[in-house]
Amino acid sequence: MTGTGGTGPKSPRERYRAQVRAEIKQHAWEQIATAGASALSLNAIAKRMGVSGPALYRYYAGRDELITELVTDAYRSLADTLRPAAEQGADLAALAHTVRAWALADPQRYFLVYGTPVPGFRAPAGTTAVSDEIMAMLLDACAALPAAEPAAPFAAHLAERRERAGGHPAPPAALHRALSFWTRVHGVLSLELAGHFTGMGFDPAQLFAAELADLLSR
Amino acid sequence: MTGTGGTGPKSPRERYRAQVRAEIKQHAWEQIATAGASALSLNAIAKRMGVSGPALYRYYAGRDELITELVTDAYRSLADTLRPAAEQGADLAALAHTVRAWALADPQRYFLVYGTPVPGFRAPAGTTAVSDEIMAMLLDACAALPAAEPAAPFAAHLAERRERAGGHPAPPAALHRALSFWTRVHGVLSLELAGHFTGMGFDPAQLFAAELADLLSR
DNA sequence: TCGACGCGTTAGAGCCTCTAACAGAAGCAC
DNA sequence: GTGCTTCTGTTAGAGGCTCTAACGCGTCGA
Repeated sequence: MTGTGGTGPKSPRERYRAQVRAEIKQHAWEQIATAGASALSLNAIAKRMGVSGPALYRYYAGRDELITELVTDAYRSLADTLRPAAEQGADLAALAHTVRAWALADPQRYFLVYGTPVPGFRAPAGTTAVSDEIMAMLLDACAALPAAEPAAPFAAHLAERRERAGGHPAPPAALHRALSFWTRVHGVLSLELAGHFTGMGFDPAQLFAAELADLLSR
Repeated sequence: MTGTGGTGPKSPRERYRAQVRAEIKQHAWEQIATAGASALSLNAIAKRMGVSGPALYRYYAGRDELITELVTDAYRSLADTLRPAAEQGADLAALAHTVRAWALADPQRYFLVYGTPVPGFRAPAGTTAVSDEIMAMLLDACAALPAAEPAAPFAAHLAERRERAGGHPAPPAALHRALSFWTRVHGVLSLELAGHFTGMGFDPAQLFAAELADLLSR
């Protein structure tokens, strides 16, 4: 699942600690997948692990820290899923289907990243780097396209603001395309995963494919 | 806010009861707007109303019933906001801006309808009628367009499935357009309200306008 | 006027998060 | 190997939440 990071475990205590933290997270994922993030309970996890409640506070400072780590893990998981495809020069269609497969594999993980935000609490610090990497992969795929777009008003707006904001090394037209791709993929996926298409008598995959085809035909 | 329904209050007790229920809901909306739906607490509302905890259980069977009513109210609020515009024959652009204004006025209300679903718990019974009305307004606006689309694969898919599913009285092309409109508007709005565009150095309103223009140019 | 109903109260069970104080085991230096 | 230190898990408990039960009391309606 998670690739071995740069920091290798050294002492046996750190080894054990990392293992217990991973076990806690695994139980947390199971709990989230079945009951949603709002129902996540450290106490319930402890009970399932055959350990008594406050023991988990040795490994996570609190419920918020655990959820925060789950969010960043979910973000990283998406980037890790996209990276191999992007490195092999996948086009936007392949990227779209990769995102969709990732979302369908665990809807609550998707919503952990792109779902309802809690007003106070956002952007777990390590997130922006991963977000930037995802955006960079999208931009690469967009820059590889013909891009015969005449200067649209939004592209002009992007060009105007680009100097002020953090540097995107892509032309405004590619950035526009990447943003449109992102919002449209999210639009279909979010409504599909939330069940807003159930009972409407069509296949969400077909709508997704149609949106993608329309997006690519521009 | 909520139009006077068909059932007028009769006895003074029912009058009082309806008033207290409305007051509870108002406090609930304030609490949700500032802390999100997951932080909604009947106890906190009671404290704010200067009343003791379990008193509120005379008016709502529990937290779930209150939230369910808030969800249906939010749904109805969107339909009520859209209806005047739709009745005056507003086009898709006007509808889109109406939806956006409604969403920006209270993001948490938007997420109550279109945000992260709780796995077990969905579709509060009176919701499908409101959802159908919203879809009908969209379909009317879409049917009024030129619609010179040649039979796309997704429209064919819709035509094929249409007989089996509940009757949509609109041609497949219009339904396709309505679905695309819905998903694209939601895609931009959801990401904007969740704050995924902050720090990217562009105006979300411009992206929304660009998406809308692209959608209408089809 | 008087009965019945509805309202708000407190008490309490059971869940949760999280802190504090304590006992035991494992690692590490010597 | 011995002993110190550090980390681990334990129980106790405070304070919050949802929700039920049992109890006075006021008000509505006949």
